[in-house]
This record gives sequence, structure tokens and C-alpha cells, in this order.
Amino acid sequence: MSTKNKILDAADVLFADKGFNGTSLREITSQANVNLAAVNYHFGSKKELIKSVMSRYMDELSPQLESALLLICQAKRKPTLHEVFSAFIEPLLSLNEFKENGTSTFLQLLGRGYTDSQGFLRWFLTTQYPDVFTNFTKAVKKAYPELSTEEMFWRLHFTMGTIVFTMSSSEALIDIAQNDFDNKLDIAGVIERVIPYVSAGVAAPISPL
Amino acid sequence: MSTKNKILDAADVLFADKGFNGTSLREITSQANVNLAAVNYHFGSKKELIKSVMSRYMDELSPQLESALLLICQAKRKPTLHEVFSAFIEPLLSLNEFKENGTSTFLQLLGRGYTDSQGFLRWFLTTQYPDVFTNFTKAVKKAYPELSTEEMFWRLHFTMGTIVFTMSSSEALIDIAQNDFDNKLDIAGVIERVIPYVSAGVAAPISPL
DNA sequence: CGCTATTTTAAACGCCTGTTTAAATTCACA
DNA sequence: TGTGAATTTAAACAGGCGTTTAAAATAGCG
Repeated sequence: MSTKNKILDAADVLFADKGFNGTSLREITSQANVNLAAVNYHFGSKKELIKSVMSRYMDELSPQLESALLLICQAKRKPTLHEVFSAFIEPLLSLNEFKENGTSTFLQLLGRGYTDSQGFLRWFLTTQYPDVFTNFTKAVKKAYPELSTEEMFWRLHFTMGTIVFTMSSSEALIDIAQNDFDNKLDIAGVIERVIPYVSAGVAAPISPL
Repeated sequence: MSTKNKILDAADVLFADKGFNGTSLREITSQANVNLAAVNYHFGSKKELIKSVMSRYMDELSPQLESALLLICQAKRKPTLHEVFSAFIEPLLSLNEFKENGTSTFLQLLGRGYTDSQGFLRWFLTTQYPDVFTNFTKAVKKAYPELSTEEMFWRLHFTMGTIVFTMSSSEALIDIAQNDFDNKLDIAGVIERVIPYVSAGVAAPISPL
């Protein structure tokens, strides 16, 4: 395997586990059995390495999400919110073929990106992959047209928070759940449980304020 | 004002803004106009300072939450989930009297604690303030007794994610919302909007799986 | 093979981190 | 006012950080 990919794989796992700021290049390179300077040689800087780690996922995910959401938008029938959110399941789980535990790692990274690094990753994603957001918004609007744009803005961000936050600590939560309920559960199981939740949240009746 | 409090106030703001790992003791002490060594003199270590910052909020909040939730648990009438979640509003907003923008700072810190520092803060809160969790669980169970303990476990963590994540980026979100919809909104407004969302999420019908 | 370009390597750079030290200062109380 | 304790201070500590450098090793190709 190439040095570049060895670095990406090691960084991927470590970033997800300890955050971007919390992971040093020395940890990454020693985990990857690679010289320290290799990161700067192949990627230029730590910041560019972070972007590369995220891009590897987004380039795989983005077209799949786009086609799944477009299918909903172009259908004649009015979709349910449950269907809209379910459109994410298959593309997300497909990351596991592309890399072991790819789904959870990606969602963990997403969570890191929101809290670490003061929002530079949010900027990176919304500017580099804007279609995902616009298609998703369209699909939700089709499923729940009575929702005002502003109300939808908030509810989608609530949803983003639910997903990202849950997944970024999914490992710990699954551990707790397994101890307390000895119920075998994996990342797909968590997704199965979170979708009814966010669907109901977005579908909540409009409060009169 | 005492050196100890000057440090706590400065740390409070900086931790919320840049995270625990992202804030150095030198930033804190220079912001507080205090000698660098004062942190280790008064608190012992950075980790203990973090605990002190959180305790200051929790000691104020915990008894208020306890009595509000107990009121619901001991009432004869079955509460709605909306009422259960609303029990948090007043105690949280009361933090603003105790400190300017205390509500948002506290929730930001909570969000930081979940993602920074690999869960040591979660351990600290659940062991030091367990009553909040148990009372909350009881109240929810009273409002929605059909929900299994396991299902509730997950939905409460989803809710925690929604709240914490939203609030930890509430400043940025309020900015965006104000630009896009020129609708004046503050932290209380965000809370008003998130409660119907999480209520509906927790109240979602139990999926057959 | 020999040469060029690519990649790897060890070492050092300057800077920042949390913590500790010991001296200087301030404070409280007899 | 004098004395001992509490606090503040400047300085240094050891160690980690991302990045850079220049030499060494490797690879691809005429």
C-alpha cells in the first residue's frame, strides 16, 4: 500500500477517535509506520490532510446521496419524512464496503468537524459539496410543504445535531446499551432507531409561537 | 474580584469558544490579567480547573432541575413530554442572572465536554450529579410509559445530542438565521423551537423493528 | 548501466504547552 | 508594628507540536 494511503487510513481512525486537534502528526505517522515528514511531503500540511480524509468519504458518498434524493424529488408521489431520511441509510452503509466501519468513522469525523477547528470543516463541506444540502432541503420541502423555510432551517440543524452527535459517541453508547440491556446492536441498529426520532422531530406540528 | 473568580470567568468564556484542549492556560491567565502560575496555585491543574468551571454551573442548576422534575413526577396528572422538557427552560435561563449569557455558555461547555477530552467530563457529570439523570428519566417514563427502557435510553441520548449540539453552535446558527430571515432571535427563541422538536422525537411511535 | 526524478529519512528548527521553583510581595492577626 | 502565613510573581523546566531542511535511498527509464 502506498505511503499516502497508509497515512490516510491511520489519520482516519485517529481523527475519529481523538479529534483533529487531539491527534498529532507523530501519532499518525508512527501508527502508519511512515516517516514524520511524509505528511508534509504528500499533503502539504495537517489541514490539507484533514481535508483529504474527509474528501475520501465525501467523494464516495456525495453522488450516491444525490441520486437517492433526486429519486425522491422527481417522484410523483409525496414522500414521507421517514423515506427522505431513509435515503441516507444505504449510501452511508455502503461506506462499510469501501472501508471497515466506514459509516461510523465518517459520522464521527463529521461530528469532530463541527466542534473542533472552529467551523472550518463546516465551511469546507458546504462549499465543496453544496448539492447534498440543496437536494436534501428540496426533498424535505416536498414531504412537508407546510413547513416554513425558517422553521425547516432550524429543524434540519437540530437533525444534523442529533445524527452527528449521536454517531460521534456511538461507540460509547453502544457499549453502555450492550451492558445495560445486553442487546446486540451495531451502527445500522442505531441508524434504525434514530430515523423515527428525527422524522418525528422534523414532522412536529408547527408551534403557534 | 478574587483571582480565583477572575480565572473562572475567563476560562468559562474561552473554554466555551475554543474547547478545553483548544484553550491554553496562558490565554486564560492573560485574559484574566493574572499570573500564569495562579491556575496551578489555586486549582492544582488544568483538569481541575475544567471541573471547577463546570461545577459552578451544575451546583446552581442541579437543585433547580431536581425540584422542577420532582414536581412533575409527584403530580397526579400524567404530564406531556412537552411539559417535561419545558421543565428545563426556567432553570437554564436562570443561569443568565447568575452570569451574562450563562445559558448558552453552559450548553456550549456541555457540548465541548462530550467531544473534547474523550469523555472524562461525561464521567464527571454522571458520577457527580446522577440525580438529574434519574429524575429526568422518571419524568419521561411517566409521560410515556409505553416506551421501553432501552428505547428511552436511545431517545434521551438523541435528545441530549440535539440540545447540546445545537447550543454549542447556537451563536453561528443565530447569525445565519438573522441574515437569511432577518428574524430577531435569541437563545430563548432557539429553546422555544427545539422543544417541540425533541418532544416529538421522544414521542415518536415505537417502531416494530 | 547511468542518470534523473521521486520518495524516504534523520535531524533540527522555532514555538507553544502544562507545570514547578524559589524569591518577592501582600495580607491578616497578635 | 512585627511576624508568619497566604498569595503573587518572573523565570525556567521538560516535553510535545507542525514544519523545514538537506542528505540518503529508491524507482523509472533511455
